Amino acid sequence: MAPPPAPQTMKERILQTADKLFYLQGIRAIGVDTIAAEVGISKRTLYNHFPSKDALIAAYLERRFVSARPSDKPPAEQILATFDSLERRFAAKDFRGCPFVNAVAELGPGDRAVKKIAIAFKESRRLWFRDRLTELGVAEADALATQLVLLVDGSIAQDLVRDDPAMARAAKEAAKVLLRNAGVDVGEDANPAEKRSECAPD
Amino acid sequence: MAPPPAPQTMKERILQTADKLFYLQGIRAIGVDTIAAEVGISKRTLYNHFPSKDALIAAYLERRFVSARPSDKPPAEQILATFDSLERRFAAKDFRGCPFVNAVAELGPGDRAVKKIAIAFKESRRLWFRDRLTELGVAEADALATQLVLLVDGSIAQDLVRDDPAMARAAKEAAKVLLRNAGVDVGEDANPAEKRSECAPD
DNA sequence: TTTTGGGTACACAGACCTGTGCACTTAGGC
DNA sequence: GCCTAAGTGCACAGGTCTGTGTACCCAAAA
Repeated sequence: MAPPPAPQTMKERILQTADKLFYLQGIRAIGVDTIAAEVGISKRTLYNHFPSKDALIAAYLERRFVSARPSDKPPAEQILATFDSLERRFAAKDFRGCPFVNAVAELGPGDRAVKKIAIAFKESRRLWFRDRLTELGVAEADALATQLVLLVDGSIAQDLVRDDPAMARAAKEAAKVLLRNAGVDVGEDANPAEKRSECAPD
Repeated sequence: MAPPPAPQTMKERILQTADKLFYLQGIRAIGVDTIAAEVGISKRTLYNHFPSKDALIAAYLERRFVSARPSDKPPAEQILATFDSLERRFAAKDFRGCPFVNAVAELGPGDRAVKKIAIAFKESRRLWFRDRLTELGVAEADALATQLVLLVDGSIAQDLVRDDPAMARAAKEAAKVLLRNAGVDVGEDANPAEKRSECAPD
């Protein structure tokens, strides 16, 4: 028996709507009345599921904190695929930066809870890179992982203000250079400058 | 006694206070009453100098848009010095990310004016890098300049959530690799690894 | 049938926000 | 002395926000 009339629990319906509105419009810009109206429920019901807006914000961010799915592709490909997926997300018109960075920027330095989960998220991404690099046998996996997340977050910030998916491609090219410099094989050399003269077929 | 109590014009005093509060606490988090109280003037006076809060926000961002001062140091040094100055700013406890990125994140996609000035700022920084790279004779100055701003913005975003000035150092190391890869001399090689085998395929 | 849990509708308190109106004061220039 | 400009103090309109209180409805379980 499939449950077609109630596809999700009430809590999940609220969270889905909150996610859409918080992320696209901003946490401070959206009131609980707006969320309740969009879900089609009364504000009282919303407060029966979440004790406060802060709790809803926390749940929103926790729901955004999804771990990367494991992949069986080679680690180097996985790393570079990150930037391809980033480019796809940039191209979507409902992309509006990193929800964690945005939340920290919006809620200010006072909100310890938000900052905590944002730090945890950023570190989890960094560790993902580091694990892939370790698999590749890179010596300075930790330092290089940090540099890669800089490229990720940099392209996200740039795309947020410029709406330019090419930022993801630029980040990918930079990542290739960093990886190659660390001894990782990342396929053909993307730098067609003067250092190659004989074995470069167009 | 000369004029120690009124060192600047009223408009400038308002802007200084607005800058401090907007930047540290967030634009949406600070009301005009708070700014007026902190300056020590009446709200009426504030509105006599700025027709609306939006105008004050615009003036705040425009005042933040200062061009980099010209320097007579070698271009490569100038580029790397950018990251040193970034690290110093990260270490200061009153650093809270890029005001332009924060404003775009806070005010949402609806605010065209804010987005416009943010784009102009980001592009001006990118062009500064590009000019230095052109001076260095780098072929792909444009693409490399984009990659460098990714490192800058990435380290800013990371420091915003992690409060870790080491992000600036990581960005600097990555920048060195990118520059060296483009043929720029950036001093001693920070990577003493095994890449010495120039013509030996593994 | 009765109870009970979840949802609704709606009003409201209390706070904060932007922006305006108005009468008053104060200081400098003529 | 007089006039003007700038600022003050304060109230207030009209809006939004979070969060609560209350009375009601309805369906399913006991």
